[in-house]
Amino acid sequence: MSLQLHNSLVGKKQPFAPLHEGKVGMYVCGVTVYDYCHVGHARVMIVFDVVYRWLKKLGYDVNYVRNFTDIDDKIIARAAERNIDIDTLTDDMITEFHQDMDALGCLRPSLEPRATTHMGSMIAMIEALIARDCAYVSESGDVLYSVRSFDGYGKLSGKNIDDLESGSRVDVDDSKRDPLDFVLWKRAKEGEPSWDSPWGAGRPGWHIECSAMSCEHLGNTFDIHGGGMDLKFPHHENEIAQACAANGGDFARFWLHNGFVNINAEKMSKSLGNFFTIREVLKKYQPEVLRMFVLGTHYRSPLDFSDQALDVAKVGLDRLYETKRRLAGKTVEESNVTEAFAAALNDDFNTPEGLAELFECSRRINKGLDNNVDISLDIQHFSAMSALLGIVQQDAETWFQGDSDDSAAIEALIVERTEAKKARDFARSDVIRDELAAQGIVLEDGASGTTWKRG
RNA sequence: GGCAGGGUGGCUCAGUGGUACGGCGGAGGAUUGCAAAUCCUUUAUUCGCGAGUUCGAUUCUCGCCCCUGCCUCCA
Repeated sequence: MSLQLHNSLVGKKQPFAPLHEGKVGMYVCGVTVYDYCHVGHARVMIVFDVVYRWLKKLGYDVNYVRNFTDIDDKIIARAAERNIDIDTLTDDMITEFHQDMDALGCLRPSLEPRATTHMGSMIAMIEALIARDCAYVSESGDVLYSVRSFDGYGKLSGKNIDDLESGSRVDVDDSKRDPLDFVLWKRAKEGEPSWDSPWGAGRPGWHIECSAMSCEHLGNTFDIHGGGMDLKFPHHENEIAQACAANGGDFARFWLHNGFVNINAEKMSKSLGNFFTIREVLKKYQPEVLRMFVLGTHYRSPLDFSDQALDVAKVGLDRLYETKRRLAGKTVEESNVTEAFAAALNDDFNTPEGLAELFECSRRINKGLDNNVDISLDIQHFSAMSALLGIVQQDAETWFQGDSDDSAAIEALIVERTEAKKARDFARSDVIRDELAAQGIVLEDGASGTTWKRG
Protein backbone atom coordinates (compact mmCIF):
# COMPACT_ATOMS: atom_id res chain seq x y z
CA MET A 1 0.00 0.00 0.00
CA SER A 2 1.26 3.44 -0.80
CA LEU A 3 1.42 6.37 1.56
CA GLN A 4 -1.89 7.68 2.86
CA LEU A 5 -2.06 10.93 4.78
CA HIS A 6 -4.85 12.30 6.90
CA ASN A 7 -5.32 15.71 5.33
CA SER A 8 -6.90 18.20 7.72
CA LEU A 9 -8.04 20.17 4.73
CA VAL A 10 -10.55 17.48 3.82
CA GLY A 11 -10.77 15.69 7.16
CA LYS A 12 -9.84 12.28 5.86
CA LYS A 13 -7.04 10.13 4.56
CA GLN A 14 -5.88 10.66 1.02
CA PRO A 15 -3.24 8.94 -1.08
CA PHE A 16 -0.12 11.04 -1.15
CA ALA A 17 1.64 12.05 -4.31
CA PRO A 18 4.08 14.94 -4.40
CA LEU A 19 3.71 17.90 -6.67
CA HIS A 20 7.07 17.23 -8.26
CA GLU A 21 8.10 13.65 -8.98
CA GLY A 22 10.48 12.33 -6.36
CA LYS A 23 10.55 15.51 -4.32
CA VAL A 24 8.64 16.58 -1.25
CA GLY A 25 8.44 20.07 0.18
CA MET A 26 7.44 20.07 3.84
CA TYR A 27 6.99 23.01 6.18
CA VAL A 28 6.47 22.61 9.91
CA CYS A 29 5.73 25.47 12.27
CA GLY A 30 8.60 25.73 14.68
CA VAL A 31 8.78 27.56 17.97
CA THR A 32 8.87 31.10 19.24
CA VAL A 33 12.27 31.34 20.82
CA TYR A 34 11.80 33.02 24.17
CA ASP A 35 11.89 30.04 26.52
CA TYR A 36 12.84 26.38 26.80
CA CYS A 37 10.71 23.85 24.99
CA HIS A 38 8.25 21.62 26.80
CA VAL A 39 6.94 18.15 26.12
CA GLY A 40 4.24 19.52 23.83
CA HIS A 41 6.92 20.91 21.56
CA ALA A 42 8.81 17.65 21.81
CA ARG A 43 5.81 15.84 20.40
CA VAL A 44 5.60 17.94 17.24
CA MET A 45 9.30 17.66 16.64
CA ILE A 46 9.39 13.89 17.18
CA VAL A 47 6.27 13.26 15.13
CA PHE A 48 7.53 15.22 12.16
CA ASP A 49 10.98 13.77 12.56
CA VAL A 50 9.45 10.37 11.90
CA VAL A 51 7.45 11.81 8.99
CA TYR A 52 10.71 13.18 7.60
CA ARG A 53 12.55 9.90 8.08
CA TRP A 54 9.77 7.89 6.50
CA LEU A 55 9.46 10.16 3.46
CA LYS A 56 13.18 9.82 2.93
CA LYS A 57 12.95 6.07 3.37
CA LEU A 58 10.32 6.03 0.64
CA GLY A 59 12.96 7.54 -1.59
CA TYR A 60 11.81 11.14 -1.71
CA ASP A 61 14.20 14.00 -1.81
CA VAL A 62 12.68 15.94 1.09
CA ASN A 63 13.06 19.64 1.60
CA TYR A 64 12.08 20.00 5.24
CA VAL A 65 11.72 23.59 6.42
CA ARG A 66 11.02 24.48 10.04
CA ASN A 67 11.03 28.09 11.12
CA PHE A 68 11.99 30.06 14.17
CA THR A 69 9.79 32.95 15.20
CA ASP A 70 12.45 35.25 16.58
CA ILE A 71 10.51 38.47 16.93
CA ASP A 72 7.21 38.93 18.76
CA ASP A 73 5.67 40.42 21.90
CA LYS A 74 6.78 37.64 24.20
CA ILE A 75 10.35 37.82 23.02
CA ILE A 76 10.45 41.57 23.49
CA ALA A 77 8.95 41.23 26.96
CA ARG A 78 11.28 38.44 28.01
CA ALA A 79 14.38 40.23 26.79
CA ALA A 80 13.34 43.32 28.71
CA GLU A 81 12.66 41.22 31.78
CA ARG A 82 16.10 39.68 31.66
CA ASN A 83 17.65 42.95 30.62
CA ILE A 84 19.39 41.47 27.59
CA ASP A 85 19.34 42.10 23.85
CA ILE A 86 16.69 40.40 21.82
CA ASP A 87 19.35 38.82 19.65
CA THR A 88 21.12 37.47 22.70
CA LEU A 89 17.89 35.92 23.92
CA THR A 90 16.87 34.39 20.62
CA ASP A 91 20.35 33.13 19.72
CA ASP A 92 20.58 31.57 23.13
CA MET A 93 17.17 29.93 22.92
CA ILE A 94 17.90 28.57 19.46
CA THR A 95 21.05 26.96 20.81
CA GLU A 96 19.06 25.44 23.65
CA PHE A 97 16.39 24.29 21.22
CA HIS A 98 18.97 22.49 19.11
CA GLN A 99 20.39 20.88 22.20
CA ASP A 100 16.98 19.46 23.09
CA MET A 101 16.30 18.28 19.54
CA ASP A 102 19.68 16.63 19.21
CA ALA A 103 19.15 14.87 22.52
CA LEU A 104 15.80 13.58 21.30
CA GLY A 105 17.39 12.25 18.14
CA CYS A 106 15.47 14.58 15.84
CA LEU A 107 17.27 15.08 12.57
CA ARG A 108 17.95 18.67 11.64
CA PRO A 109 15.57 19.98 8.98
CA SER A 110 16.97 20.97 5.61
CA LEU A 111 16.48 24.59 6.57
CA GLU A 112 15.55 26.55 9.68
CA PRO A 113 14.69 30.07 8.54
CA ARG A 114 14.37 32.91 11.02
CA ALA A 115 11.66 35.53 10.66
CA THR A 116 14.03 38.43 11.17
CA THR A 117 16.04 37.50 8.09
CA HIS A 118 12.98 37.27 5.86
CA MET A 119 11.55 40.77 6.08
CA GLY A 120 11.82 41.25 2.33
CA SER A 121 9.54 38.40 1.37
CA MET A 122 7.04 39.28 4.10
CA ILE A 123 6.82 42.88 2.97
CA ALA A 124 6.46 41.76 -0.64
CA MET A 125 3.59 39.45 0.31
CA ILE A 126 1.84 42.22 2.24
CA GLU A 127 2.24 44.55 -0.71
CA ALA A 128 0.68 41.96 -2.97
CA LEU A 129 -2.24 41.62 -0.54
CA ILE A 130 -2.82 45.36 -0.49
CA ALA A 131 -2.61 45.49 -4.28
CA ARG A 132 -5.31 42.84 -4.44
CA ASP A 133 -7.52 44.63 -1.94
CA CYS A 134 -7.14 41.90 0.62
CA ALA A 135 -5.35 44.11 3.11
CA TYR A 136 -5.55 47.69 4.28
CA VAL A 137 -3.78 50.17 6.48
CA SER A 138 -5.87 50.91 9.53
CA GLU A 139 -6.23 54.17 11.40
CA SER A 140 -3.75 52.95 13.98
CA GLY A 141 -1.17 52.49 11.28
CA ASP A 142 -1.14 48.72 11.33
CA VAL A 143 -1.65 46.75 8.16
CA LEU A 144 -4.56 44.35 8.51
CA TYR A 145 -5.80 41.42 6.49
CA SER A 146 -9.42 41.63 5.47
CA VAL A 147 -10.88 38.19 6.09
CA ARG A 148 -14.07 39.01 4.21
CA SER A 149 -12.02 39.43 1.07
CA PHE A 150 -11.05 35.77 0.99
CA ASP A 151 -13.74 33.33 -0.02
CA GLY A 152 -12.18 30.22 1.38
CA TYR A 153 -11.65 31.63 4.85
CA GLY A 154 -12.45 28.95 7.42
CA LYS A 155 -12.03 26.00 5.09
CA LEU A 156 -9.22 24.34 7.01
CA SER A 157 -10.73 24.69 10.45
CA GLY A 158 -14.28 24.01 9.31
CA LYS A 159 -15.51 27.37 10.48
CA ASN A 160 -17.42 30.09 8.81
CA ILE A 161 -16.93 33.76 9.44
CA ASP A 162 -20.39 34.39 10.81
CA ASP A 163 -20.11 31.63 13.40
CA LEU A 164 -16.75 32.94 14.42
CA GLU A 165 -18.07 36.41 14.97
CA SER A 166 -21.09 35.36 16.99
CA GLY A 167 -18.91 33.32 19.35
CA SER A 168 -16.01 35.67 19.27
CA ARG A 169 -14.14 36.48 22.43
CA VAL A 170 -12.02 39.07 20.71
CA ASP A 171 -12.41 42.64 21.84
CA VAL A 172 -13.72 44.71 19.01
CA ASP A 173 -11.07 47.05 17.75
CA ASP A 174 -12.50 50.12 16.06
CA SER A 175 -9.68 50.36 13.59
CA LYS A 176 -10.61 46.96 12.18
CA ARG A 177 -13.14 46.76 9.37
CA ASP A 178 -14.09 43.36 10.68
CA PRO A 179 -13.39 42.00 14.17
CA LEU A 180 -11.70 38.96 12.67
CA ASP A 181 -9.22 40.92 10.60
CA PHE A 182 -5.71 40.19 11.77
CA VAL A 183 -2.41 42.03 11.76
CA LEU A 184 0.05 41.67 8.93
CA TRP A 185 2.35 44.48 9.95
CA LYS A 186 2.50 46.19 13.34
CA ARG A 187 3.56 49.76 13.52
CA ALA A 188 6.60 50.16 15.74
CA LYS A 189 6.13 51.31 19.29
CA GLU A 190 8.69 53.41 21.07
CA GLY A 191 11.78 51.45 21.98
CA GLU A 192 10.79 48.29 20.14
CA PRO A 193 12.87 46.76 17.39
CA SER A 194 11.58 47.61 13.95
CA TRP A 195 12.21 47.23 10.25
CA ASP A 196 11.52 49.73 7.49
CA SER A 197 8.55 49.16 5.28
CA PRO A 198 6.28 51.06 2.90
CA TRP A 199 4.01 51.57 5.93
CA GLY A 200 6.70 52.94 8.14
CA ALA A 201 8.87 51.28 10.74
CA GLY A 202 7.33 48.18 12.26
CA ARG A 203 7.43 44.42 12.49
CA PRO A 204 5.52 41.54 10.96
CA GLY A 205 2.50 39.81 12.43
CA TRP A 206 2.99 36.20 13.39
CA HIS A 207 0.96 34.61 10.60
CA ILE A 208 2.65 36.32 7.68
CA GLU A 209 6.01 34.92 8.75
CA CYS A 210 5.10 31.35 7.96
CA SER A 211 3.32 32.15 4.70
CA ALA A 212 6.27 34.14 3.44
CA MET A 213 9.02 31.80 4.57
CA SER A 214 7.31 28.64 3.36
CA CYS A 215 6.61 30.11 -0.07
CA GLU A 216 10.08 31.57 -0.37
CA HIS A 217 11.78 28.28 0.34
CA LEU A 218 9.32 25.74 -1.00
CA GLY A 219 7.48 27.60 -3.71
CA ASN A 220 3.95 29.01 -3.65
CA THR A 221 2.44 25.56 -3.73
CA PHE A 222 4.09 22.76 -1.82
CA ASP A 223 3.29 19.32 -0.47
CA ILE A 224 3.00 19.14 3.29
CA HIS A 225 2.41 21.65 6.05
CA GLY A 226 2.46 20.43 9.62
CA GLY A 227 2.08 21.66 13.15
CA GLY A 228 0.16 21.23 16.37
CA MET A 229 -3.61 21.02 16.35
CA ASP A 230 -3.80 24.33 18.20
CA LEU A 231 -2.32 26.13 15.23
CA LYS A 232 -5.10 25.05 12.92
CA PHE A 233 -7.09 28.11 13.84
CA PRO A 234 -6.31 30.89 13.44
CA HIS A 235 -2.66 30.50 12.48
CA HIS A 236 -2.90 28.03 9.63
CA GLU A 237 -6.19 29.39 8.44
CA ASN A 238 -4.54 32.78 8.18
CA GLU A 239 -1.51 31.38 6.45
CA ILE A 240 -3.75 29.96 3.77
CA ALA A 241 -5.69 33.19 3.41
CA GLN A 242 -2.49 35.19 3.05
CA ALA A 243 -0.62 32.91 0.69
CA CYS A 244 -3.54 32.06 -1.56
CA ALA A 245 -4.69 35.65 -1.85
CA ALA A 246 -1.20 36.98 -2.46
CA ASN A 247 -0.06 34.30 -4.90
CA GLY A 248 -3.31 33.46 -6.53
CA GLY A 249 -2.91 29.69 -6.40
CA ASP A 250 -2.94 26.80 -3.96
CA PHE A 251 -0.78 26.82 -0.87
CA ALA A 252 0.04 23.62 1.06
CA ARG A 253 -1.63 20.53 -0.44
CA PHE A 254 -1.63 18.31 2.65
CA TRP A 255 -2.11 19.61 6.18
CA LEU A 256 -0.99 17.41 9.06
CA HIS A 257 -1.89 18.25 12.64
CA ASN A 258 -0.69 16.41 15.70
CA GLY A 259 -2.72 16.10 18.90
CA PHE A 260 -1.86 17.68 22.21
CA VAL A 261 0.05 16.44 25.15
CA ASN A 262 -2.25 16.44 28.16
CA ILE A 263 -1.65 16.29 31.87
CA ASN A 264 -4.52 14.94 33.92
CA ALA A 265 -6.71 15.18 30.83
CA GLU A 266 -5.86 18.84 30.39
CA LYS A 267 -3.79 20.37 27.63
CA MET A 268 -0.18 21.03 28.53
CA SER A 269 0.48 24.67 27.81
CA LYS A 270 2.41 27.68 28.86
CA SER A 271 -0.67 29.63 29.75
CA LEU A 272 -2.01 26.94 32.07
CA GLY A 273 1.42 26.56 33.59
CA ASN A 274 1.09 22.79 33.69
CA PHE A 275 4.05 22.01 31.49
CA PHE A 276 7.30 20.14 31.86
CA THR A 277 10.27 21.25 29.85
CA ILE A 278 12.15 18.71 27.81
CA ARG A 279 15.25 19.19 29.91
CA GLU A 280 13.33 18.57 33.11
CA VAL A 281 12.13 15.26 31.77
CA LEU A 282 15.58 14.35 30.52
CA LYS A 283 17.01 14.74 34.00
CA LYS A 284 14.98 11.74 35.02
CA TYR A 285 14.54 9.75 31.83
CA GLN A 286 16.75 8.91 28.91
CA PRO A 287 15.80 10.77 25.71
CA GLU A 288 14.65 7.66 23.91
CA VAL A 289 12.06 7.14 26.63
CA LEU A 290 10.40 10.38 25.65
CA ARG A 291 10.56 9.34 22.02
CA MET A 292 9.05 5.96 22.81
CA PHE A 293 6.33 7.64 24.84
CA VAL A 294 5.42 9.89 21.92
CA LEU A 295 5.52 7.17 19.27
CA GLY A 296 3.40 4.81 21.34
CA THR A 297 0.29 6.79 20.50
CA HIS A 298 -0.93 7.79 17.07
CA TYR A 299 0.15 11.35 16.28
CA ARG A 300 -3.37 12.69 15.96
CA SER A 301 -4.63 11.30 19.28
CA PRO A 302 -4.31 13.04 22.61
CA LEU A 303 -1.30 11.91 24.60
CA ASP A 304 -1.45 11.83 28.38
CA PHE A 305 1.77 12.74 30.08
CA SER A 306 2.63 11.18 33.43
CA ASP A 307 5.55 9.52 35.15
CA GLN A 308 3.68 6.27 34.93
CA ALA A 309 3.36 6.62 31.16
CA LEU A 310 7.08 7.33 30.86
CA ASP A 311 7.86 4.33 33.06
CA VAL A 312 5.84 2.13 30.74
CA ALA A 313 7.74 3.50 27.76
CA LYS A 314 11.00 2.79 29.57
CA VAL A 315 10.07 -0.82 30.33
CA GLY A 316 9.08 -1.37 26.72
CA LEU A 317 12.43 -0.02 25.57
CA ASP A 318 14.20 -2.27 28.06
CA ARG A 319 12.59 -5.22 26.38
CA LEU A 320 13.87 -4.13 22.98
CA TYR A 321 17.31 -3.43 24.39
CA GLU A 322 17.42 -6.92 25.91
CA THR A 323 17.13 -8.20 22.38
CA LYS A 324 19.75 -5.79 21.12
CA ARG A 325 22.06 -6.87 23.91
CA ARG A 326 21.77 -10.50 22.87
CA LEU A 327 22.68 -9.42 19.36
CA ALA A 328 25.97 -7.85 20.45
CA GLY A 329 28.80 -8.89 18.19
CA LYS A 330 26.57 -9.87 15.31
CA THR A 331 27.06 -7.78 12.21
CA VAL A 332 23.93 -6.32 10.74
CA GLU A 333 23.63 -5.70 7.06
CA GLU A 334 21.85 -2.68 5.75
CA SER A 335 18.31 -3.72 5.04
CA ASN A 336 14.71 -2.77 4.82
CA VAL A 337 11.81 -2.73 7.23
CA THR A 338 9.18 -5.46 7.15
CA GLU A 339 6.14 -5.15 4.97
CA ALA A 340 3.89 -4.95 8.00
CA PHE A 341 5.95 -2.08 9.32
CA ALA A 342 5.88 -0.27 5.99
CA ALA A 343 2.12 -0.73 5.80
CA ALA A 344 1.76 0.75 9.28
CA LEU A 345 3.86 3.82 8.53
CA ASN A 346 2.22 4.24 5.14
CA ASP A 347 -1.13 4.31 6.88
CA ASP A 348 -0.87 7.90 8.08
CA PHE A 349 2.23 7.19 10.16
CA ASN A 350 0.72 4.61 12.44
CA THR A 351 3.68 4.32 14.78
CA PRO A 352 1.86 2.29 17.48
CA GLU A 353 1.29 -0.41 14.91
CA GLY A 354 4.88 -0.03 13.75
CA LEU A 355 6.00 -0.55 17.31
CA ALA A 356 3.80 -3.62 17.60
CA GLU A 357 5.66 -5.03 14.61
CA LEU A 358 8.99 -4.13 16.17
CA PHE A 359 8.03 -5.97 19.37
CA GLU A 360 6.98 -8.99 17.36
CA CYS A 361 10.25 -8.91 15.49
CA SER A 362 12.04 -8.75 18.81
CA ARG A 363 10.21 -11.85 19.94
CA ARG A 364 11.08 -13.69 16.74
CA ILE A 365 14.74 -12.90 17.35
CA ASN A 366 14.67 -13.99 20.99
CA LYS A 367 12.97 -17.19 20.02
CA GLY A 368 15.42 -17.84 17.23
CA LEU A 369 18.31 -17.21 19.58
CA ASP A 370 16.82 -19.59 22.15
CA ASN A 371 16.32 -22.30 19.57
CA ASN A 372 19.40 -21.64 17.52
CA VAL A 373 17.66 -21.07 14.20
CA ASP A 374 18.63 -18.61 11.50
CA ILE A 375 17.18 -15.18 12.16
CA SER A 376 19.53 -13.00 10.15
CA LEU A 377 16.64 -11.46 8.25
CA ASP A 378 14.79 -10.60 11.46
CA ILE A 379 17.92 -8.99 12.82
CA GLN A 380 18.14 -6.78 9.77
CA HIS A 381 14.49 -5.83 10.10
CA PHE A 382 14.90 -5.08 13.77
CA SER A 383 17.77 -2.78 13.08
CA ALA A 384 16.06 -0.99 10.20
CA MET A 385 12.77 -0.48 12.04
CA SER A 386 14.30 0.81 15.22
CA ALA A 387 16.55 3.15 13.26
CA LEU A 388 13.57 4.51 11.39
CA LEU A 389 11.78 5.27 14.63
CA GLY A 390 14.95 6.60 16.19
CA ILE A 391 14.87 4.26 19.18
CA VAL A 392 17.19 1.50 20.42
CA GLN A 393 20.03 3.47 18.88
CA GLN A 394 22.38 3.33 21.85
CA ASP A 395 24.79 0.67 22.87
CA ALA A 396 22.81 -1.85 24.91
CA GLU A 397 25.32 -2.01 27.77
CA THR A 398 25.34 1.76 28.03
CA TRP A 399 21.57 1.75 28.06
CA PHE A 400 21.39 -0.69 30.95
CA GLN A 401 24.47 0.29 32.87
CA GLY A 402 24.87 3.99 32.33
CA ASP A 403 28.35 5.42 32.22
CA SER A 404 29.17 5.99 35.86
CA ASP A 405 32.55 4.86 37.14
CA ASP A 406 31.58 2.19 39.63
CA SER A 407 31.51 -0.46 36.92
CA ALA A 408 34.88 -1.87 37.84
CA ALA A 409 33.80 -2.52 41.43
CA ILE A 410 30.59 -4.15 40.25
CA GLU A 411 32.42 -6.35 37.82
CA ALA A 412 34.93 -7.39 40.45
CA LEU A 413 32.07 -8.59 42.63
CA ILE A 414 30.58 -10.43 39.69
CA VAL A 415 33.86 -12.24 39.14
CA GLU A 416 33.95 -13.20 42.80
CA ARG A 417 30.39 -14.46 42.59
CA THR A 418 31.17 -16.49 39.51
CA GLU A 419 34.02 -18.16 41.39
CA ALA A 420 31.71 -18.90 44.30
CA LYS A 421 29.13 -20.37 41.95
CA LYS A 422 31.76 -22.51 40.32
CA ALA A 423 32.63 -23.82 43.78
CA ARG A 424 28.89 -24.33 44.33
CA ASP A 425 29.05 -21.94 47.26
CA PHE A 426 25.57 -20.56 46.56
CA ALA A 427 25.28 -18.98 49.96
CA ARG A 428 28.24 -16.76 49.16
CA SER A 429 27.11 -16.03 45.59
CA ASP A 430 23.66 -15.05 46.80
CA VAL A 431 25.11 -12.70 49.38
CA ILE A 432 27.00 -10.92 46.62
CA ARG A 433 23.91 -10.75 44.48
CA ASP A 434 21.92 -9.32 47.37
CA GLU A 435 24.60 -6.73 48.04
CA LEU A 436 24.46 -5.58 44.44
CA ALA A 437 20.67 -5.66 44.44
CA ALA A 438 20.75 -3.26 47.37
CA GLN A 439 22.61 -0.86 45.08
CA GLY A 440 20.01 -1.31 42.38
CA ILE A 441 22.10 -3.70 40.34
CA VAL A 442 20.32 -6.65 38.77
CA LEU A 443 22.31 -9.64 37.58
CA GLU A 444 21.45 -11.91 34.70
CA ASP A 445 23.23 -15.23 34.37
CA GLY A 446 23.31 -16.07 30.70
CA ALA A 447 24.87 -18.88 28.70
CA SER A 448 27.93 -16.76 28.02
CA GLY A 449 28.40 -15.38 31.50
CA THR A 450 26.80 -12.88 33.82
CA THR A 451 25.59 -9.47 32.72
CA TRP A 452 24.22 -6.69 34.87
CA LYS A 453 22.01 -3.65 34.67
CA ARG A 454 20.66 -0.92 36.84
CA GLY A 455 17.12 -1.72 37.86
C1' G B 1 -23.42 28.80 21.24
C1' G B 2 -20.35 27.15 16.67
C1' C B 3 -16.63 23.80 15.10
C1' A B 4 -12.99 19.67 15.75
C1' G B 5 -11.29 15.14 18.01
C1' G B 6 -12.22 11.25 21.51
C1' G B 7 -14.85 7.17 24.76
C1' U B 8 -11.73 -0.51 23.27
C1' G B 9 -9.55 -5.63 28.93
C1' G B 10 -6.55 -3.94 35.64
C1' C B 11 -3.55 0.17 32.96
C1' U B 12 -1.90 1.79 28.03
C1' C B 13 -2.57 1.71 22.86
C1' A B 14 -3.87 -0.16 17.64
C1' G B 15 -7.68 -2.06 14.51
C1' U B 16 -11.72 -4.24 11.65
C1' G B 17 -18.82 -5.30 8.44
C1' G B 18 -17.89 -11.73 10.55
C1' U B 19 -16.49 -11.87 18.31
C1' A B 20 -10.30 -7.52 18.83
C1' C B 21 -2.80 -5.79 17.50
C1' G B 22 1.18 -4.67 20.60
C1' G B 23 3.24 -3.07 25.45
C1' C B 24 2.71 -3.02 30.90
C1' G B 25 0.49 -5.85 34.84
C1' G B 26 -1.73 -10.81 36.71
C1' A B 27 -1.82 -16.42 36.59
C1' G B 28 0.46 -21.12 35.13
C1' G B 29 4.54 -23.69 32.68
C1' A B 30 9.68 -24.29 30.32
C1' U B 31 14.61 -22.69 31.52
C1' U B 32 17.77 -21.55 36.12
C1' G B 33 21.26 -24.16 42.09
C1' C B 34 17.74 -20.02 43.25
C1' A B 35 16.97 -15.58 40.60
C1' A B 36 17.05 -12.23 36.37
C1' A B 37 16.26 -12.23 31.22
C1' U B 38 13.89 -15.09 27.46
C1' C B 39 10.18 -18.48 25.44
C1' C B 40 5.23 -20.98 25.76
C1' U B 41 0.11 -20.93 27.58
C1' U B 42 -3.48 -17.95 29.76
C1' U B 43 -5.92 -13.11 31.14
C1' A B 44 -12.37 -8.56 26.99
C1' U B 45 -19.11 -13.51 25.22
C1' U B 46 -16.74 -7.72 24.37
C1' C B 47 -15.30 -2.41 22.11
C1' G B 48 -19.81 4.81 26.32
C1' C B 49 -25.63 4.18 26.00
C1' G B 50 -30.09 3.40 22.89
C1' A B 51 -32.23 2.56 18.19
C1' G B 52 -31.74 1.55 12.88
C1' U B 53 -29.45 -0.74 8.33
C1' U B 54 -27.48 -5.88 7.66
C1' C B 55 -27.54 -12.88 7.47
C1' G B 56 -24.13 -10.49 10.87
C1' A B 57 -21.79 -4.02 13.85
C1' U B 58 -17.20 -2.59 18.25
C1' U B 59 -16.58 -1.15 13.09
C1' C B 60 -21.99 2.11 8.81
C1' U B 61 -26.47 5.65 9.99
C1' C B 62 -29.34 8.44 13.62
C1' G B 63 -30.18 10.09 18.61
C1' C B 64 -28.27 10.57 23.53
C1' C B 65 -24.52 10.73 27.55
C1' C B 66 -19.57 11.86 28.98
C1' C B 67 -14.42 13.86 28.10
C1' U B 68 -10.89 17.15 25.71
C1' G B 69 -9.60 20.98 22.52
C1' C B 70 -10.21 25.33 19.19
C1' C B 71 -13.14 29.92 18.55
C1' U B 72 -7.35 35.26 22.41
C1' C B 73 -1.21 33.84 22.60
C1' C B 74 -0.16 28.58 22.27
C1' A B 75 3.24 22.80 19.22
